[in-house]
Amino acid sequence: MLETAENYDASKYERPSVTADVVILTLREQDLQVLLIKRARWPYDGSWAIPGGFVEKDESLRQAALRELREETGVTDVYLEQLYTFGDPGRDPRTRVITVAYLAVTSADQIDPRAGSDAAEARWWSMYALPPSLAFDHDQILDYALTRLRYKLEYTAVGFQLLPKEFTLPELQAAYEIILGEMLDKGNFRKKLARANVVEPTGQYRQTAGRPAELYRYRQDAVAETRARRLFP
Amino acid sequence: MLETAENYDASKYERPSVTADVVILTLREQDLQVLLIKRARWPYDGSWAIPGGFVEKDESLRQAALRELREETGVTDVYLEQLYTFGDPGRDPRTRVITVAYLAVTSADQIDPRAGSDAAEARWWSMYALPPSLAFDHDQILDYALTRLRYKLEYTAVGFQLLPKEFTLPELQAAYEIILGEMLDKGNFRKKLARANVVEPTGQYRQTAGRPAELYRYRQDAVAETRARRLFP
DNA sequence: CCCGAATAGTGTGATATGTACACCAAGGAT
DNA sequence: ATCCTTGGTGTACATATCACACTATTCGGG
Repeated sequence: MLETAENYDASKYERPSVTADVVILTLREQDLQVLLIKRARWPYDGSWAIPGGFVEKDESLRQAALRELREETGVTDVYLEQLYTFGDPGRDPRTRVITVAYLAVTSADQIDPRAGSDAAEARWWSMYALPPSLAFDHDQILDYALTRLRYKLEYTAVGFQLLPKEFTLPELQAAYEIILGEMLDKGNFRKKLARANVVEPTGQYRQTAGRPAELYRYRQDAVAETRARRLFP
Repeated sequence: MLETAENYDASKYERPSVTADVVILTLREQDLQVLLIKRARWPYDGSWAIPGGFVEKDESLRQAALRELREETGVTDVYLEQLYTFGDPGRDPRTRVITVAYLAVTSADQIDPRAGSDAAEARWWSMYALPPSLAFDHDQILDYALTRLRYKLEYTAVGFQLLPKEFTLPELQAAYEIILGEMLDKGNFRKKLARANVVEPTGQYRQTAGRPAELYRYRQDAVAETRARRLFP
């Protein structure tokens, strides 16, 4: 019998469960922080985990991620990209579960964390001081997310998603230093920024303990991404 | 009742079918080519598609990809990385199918294409002259693969996976030009290569229609990847 | 007023990298 | 010998990176 949409038997092949998990990163308290939820139910009840949930029948993977994001933060208008898909056979004690991990990047003033239906509570954690034992393989997912963000800093304007609409250059530099985990030379940072032509001054200043700092904003006409000019590692 | 491994009901949530598809890229006939199979059965019977298959119960996604790779090429010892996961609801007429796409990069002298159990035939196609209508959303997957390969050329040594163990510098340059789809200056190319310190001369030469060309090989102690020194796009 | 502290902002020199173009080297054929 | 084909090298200019030094602006205290 020829297969058609009417008589196709999907159970002929293994069908795992599929979740979309969202690593939500932001800058808060001079720190790069991720939103984690405390799981309320087995498996890993009481453990901290990346928010996520099963992909529904008629939604794309991205839509699933956005749904989870809205459930955990109340917003969806943030930078979101697919990270990686984790699918080792034993990663979830319930059954075979494949997780499509996403990375959301946002500024702290944009979101209001709340615990979704499957979580006891939600909390911000420093990416540099995570809970001792995360659920599932979520430590690997977080590691992957940080690596991806650092990598993306080099070529794209993603870093600006972590900042409010207006920021000073020392604030921008501090953000980069926090994410990269290293100190940057102020003069060189400013020079690279000027050369990139992705920010413009607002004309306003912010009071500081010393000299007032000029406020900048991300340029709407800035290039979002660039290509390198190298050919080898 | 508390959930445990014994009484967990996986059917509580939607369970899509999951496939691992492998984009196998190589350099043949002065061309960047991809191995495609002609589908033997519905859906898209008679259409060319990326080799792939359903992920089995006790294998990881990577193992599934390697199994498919071995089935289509006879080898598994090639460069393989996960590309992206495609999961739009209507992408497969059979049922809900999520595809974890992988990229395999290999030299042409390493593999022997054969049609797996679900294909009428296997054939190399130029990435620059693909069949008019590919199955599923495989045109998008191929597009993604080419973009990834080009991107990886800049920072990693992946390009060398496409070449035989020994190669001349004009051959290496031609490979880069084919992949990038642009001409490169020979002197500048050689200078960048020398600076990268990733190849070493073998001491042997290859006869050409003109001056003999020195043979090189990829250095085993070469760095596999590098970080840029940029901070903005 | 001056000074020091705190913070913001700028300049210089050495080195590395990118780009375009010109030229030299080594073989084969005539 | 010359010409063609292919391989290999050098130069000048522009741009980018890095380390370090220095200037600018506010505030508070003596």
